[in-house]
Amino acid sequence: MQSRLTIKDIARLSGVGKSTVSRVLNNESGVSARTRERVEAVMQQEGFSPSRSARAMRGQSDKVVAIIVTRLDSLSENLAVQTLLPSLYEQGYDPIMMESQFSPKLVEEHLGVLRRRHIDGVILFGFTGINEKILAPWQSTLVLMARDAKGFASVCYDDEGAIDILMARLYEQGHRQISFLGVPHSDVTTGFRRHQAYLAFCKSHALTPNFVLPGLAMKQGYDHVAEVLTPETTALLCATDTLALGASKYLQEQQNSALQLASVGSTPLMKFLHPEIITVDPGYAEAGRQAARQLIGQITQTRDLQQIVIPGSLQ
Amino acid sequence: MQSRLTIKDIARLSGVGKSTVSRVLNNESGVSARTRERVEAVMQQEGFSPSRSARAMRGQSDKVVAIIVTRLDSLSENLAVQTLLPSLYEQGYDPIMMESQFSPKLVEEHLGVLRRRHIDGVILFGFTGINEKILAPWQSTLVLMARDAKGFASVCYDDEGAIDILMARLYEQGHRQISFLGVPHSDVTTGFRRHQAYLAFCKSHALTPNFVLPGLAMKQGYDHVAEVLTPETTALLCATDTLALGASKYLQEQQNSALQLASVGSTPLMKFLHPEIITVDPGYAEAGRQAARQLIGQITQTRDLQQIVIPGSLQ
DNA sequence: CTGTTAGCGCGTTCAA
DNA sequence: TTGAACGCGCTAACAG
Repeated sequence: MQSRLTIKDIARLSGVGKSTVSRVLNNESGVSARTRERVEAVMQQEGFSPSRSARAMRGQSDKVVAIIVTRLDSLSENLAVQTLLPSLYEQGYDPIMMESQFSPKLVEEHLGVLRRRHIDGVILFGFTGINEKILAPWQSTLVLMARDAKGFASVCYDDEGAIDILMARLYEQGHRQISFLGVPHSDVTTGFRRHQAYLAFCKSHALTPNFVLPGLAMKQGYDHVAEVLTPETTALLCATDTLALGASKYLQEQQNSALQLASVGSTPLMKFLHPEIITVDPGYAEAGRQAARQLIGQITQTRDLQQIVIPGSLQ
Repeated sequence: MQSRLTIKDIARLSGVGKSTVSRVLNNESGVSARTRERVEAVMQQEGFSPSRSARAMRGQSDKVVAIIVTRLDSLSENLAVQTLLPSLYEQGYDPIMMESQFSPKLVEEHLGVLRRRHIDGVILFGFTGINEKILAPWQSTLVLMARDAKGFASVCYDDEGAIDILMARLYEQGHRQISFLGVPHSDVTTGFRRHQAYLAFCKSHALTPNFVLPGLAMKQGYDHVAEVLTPETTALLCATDTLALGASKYLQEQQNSALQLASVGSTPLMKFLHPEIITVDPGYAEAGRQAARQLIGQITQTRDLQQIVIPGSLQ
């Protein structure tokens, strides 16, 4: 480009020394108001912006963080990232994006790239199968999303709370035969915790549980929903909106519109295609905000590792 | 972090001068095989990786590019980005992501940030309303996606071709009353071009056009599809998969399953929810690859501005 | 072929 | 309050 001005140029143009310009740049004290003003005017006028690489070299941080999502087209992660990005930019951090595709191996490769790149921090959307040993070197500069792990900062959704809210709502509407479509326990949060919460509610309200845990994919919801439908079933709770979408498709095909559906995850697509489904927003937006805050806090050493849980809300 | 080794250290450890290390690092000629091996061994062993900021300062490029998508949850853009990212990483470029939300103002702000950041290049997913004057400073380091503009490199989809393929298919299936659900002409590619191609096909095959151009949103497809349905209509062509999704929902609600739908855009979601819809894949993946190639080519001065058109393919 | 020297743009002493 | 000098890690120009 042409942006070849340096602090030296600014110094010359405003008739001061380079260090004074540096001081103004960093809002350091010890510069007379008059001088400061003059320098700032010149900088403004020349459209000066300091070289990132040069500052990075002197200091340590080049203010770049990475966001590793499982999939770019994950509806829920998108909602979190959507607030994450502005939050990071606000603080002068540039987020670079990577996709893990649910592959621990890819995560490892990505982290390798990031290490060589001397990145400042990582926000990692968790999934089943990640080896925590790989994450160990990042303990102090990593925020885990949608998952928690000992010794790591994390931002999680309130899995139990979300299920509770939905079950309570269904119960309140009079439903007593509520089936559950979920995810295997190998997935601790979306799988195990949500299922447990379902079972707990059933137990405390004397309901008979009826569930199946096929997996995360839409097609799995479609393929397996029939297994939990009895003639008495009046409601179906889905662990994720993706599963709900799959189940809905099946029910539509079966002309079954009597069943009340409910699911965790309140994405725009969901709300448009199936407004009749009762949903809980796990707080994706808030999760993004918190994650940014947490990560930057860690990087700047002003915040210790926290395990944050975002409360969900009925939509 | 701990990765505090510098080329000086490597030089000392392998008993050579720093410039030799530098030469090895950059694969420059003029280093004896033996020396090179020795240095490489030490680097390997110590897990050395050069400081990006330092190299960036010496050279010019810090090998960071930006990708500005309209929305993180755009299904089509996601598919392009999904191949874009690996292509960029492969060449050692780090992509930072931004979201324009279809707001020209936001694009302008983002470009401002990027200018101050001395970014190497930008991949911008185009939309209606972007002021080309704002883009002017980026002419040589910008690749426009899904849109073309004089003096800018671009990667476009073959709008006319895609519509042609779909229309030909429908025609071949015997359909003679084909309605069109599209986007206003203010959108040059998705709007104007696709509509024109529809009209052209109708004309050349003596079909009576019947269309409405509400917009890009799913809800607009839902709300306006009824306007182009006559008792004689046997097929409906949608300019985008999003519109098709909206239209499908309406048709489902009306219990109308006789109508054959077709649309541009073959996203996984679409294929799952409505496999019965005939689709053309505009070549999102290929577009991502090409865009990366084009941008890096421009940055490294080995490629001049090109307007690339990706051919679509019936799915 | 290889080591030495001189900066790149900036922050950080240290005198003035 | 300010400026001059030094060095960050690296590449480039110049010796040897």
